[in-house]
Amino acid sequence: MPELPEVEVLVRHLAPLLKNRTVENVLVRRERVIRPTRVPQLKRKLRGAAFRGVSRRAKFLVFNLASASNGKPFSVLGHLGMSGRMYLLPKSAPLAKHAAVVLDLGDDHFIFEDTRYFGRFTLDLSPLESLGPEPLDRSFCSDQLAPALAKSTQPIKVKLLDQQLVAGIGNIYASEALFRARISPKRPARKLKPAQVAALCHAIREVLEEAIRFGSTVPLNFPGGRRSDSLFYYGTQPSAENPRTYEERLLVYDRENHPCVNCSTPIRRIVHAARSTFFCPTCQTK
DNA sequence: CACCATGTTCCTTG
DNA sequence: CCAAGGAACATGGT
Repeated sequence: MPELPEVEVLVRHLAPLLKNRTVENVLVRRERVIRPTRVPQLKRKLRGAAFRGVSRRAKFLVFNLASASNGKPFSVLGHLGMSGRMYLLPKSAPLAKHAAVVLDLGDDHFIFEDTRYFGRFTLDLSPLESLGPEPLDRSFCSDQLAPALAKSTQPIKVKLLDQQLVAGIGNIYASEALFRARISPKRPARKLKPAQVAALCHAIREVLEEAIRFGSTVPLNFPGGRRSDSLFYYGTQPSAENPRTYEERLLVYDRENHPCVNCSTPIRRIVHAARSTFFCPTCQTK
């Protein structure tokens, strides 16, 4: 599920559902997802605590709660990893096979399910410290990227995945943003011209905003065990006002050999740092 | 069986 | 100290 737009859509979905709900109990079925927090510590902190809000930073979900003992605020940091999902279900529903953490909210369970267990649900907030700028902030512009790019010899596609450069872009939207900015993914970061850096910033913002806009039009109540056949858990059902599925909105990602929407040249796939990159060799020239 | 997968961190090498 | 590359993490789909 997990790049910035998917997390943003999930946060907007969860926030009203969790607000003012009290955690009655905590079940940790996979200790690795709460690390370095330990089970007793998490239970002590969460039992009786009430959700006050949910926000997002990069690909992280930040759950804000008020402690049961003294009402003091504290946060839990969530991350979906590669395969994480978070949702509420009535307590009567059977638990998914890979439900890693389950919060008893009274009538419902809040479930963090994660098949591959790369995700997190932890009291350790330190991963937030090293993140770069939020690409959707008003202040985000090429002034913030240019100095860092000027120092890097890495291909721009690889550099875009660096969460210290910009926080929240993943493998899908890196390819999509470069296509929209007509920049070759292979181009060394320091070789981008100022106009290209500006175009890239614009493309990043557009591609992320569009993904949020389309994702947010679709309901998000997905219990575990389904939809394993699609990239995302929303936007995959065509509707009257949105006849294209979400995946079809991706112009290059996972479209090797499909014709480019601009020029019909077959989209190519290359591998950078062990990850797939998709681009149009005609539109995205060096 | 082989290969691929939306992410992050750790280790090694230069 | 830093940049860069690759493996590791764990499971499932094709």
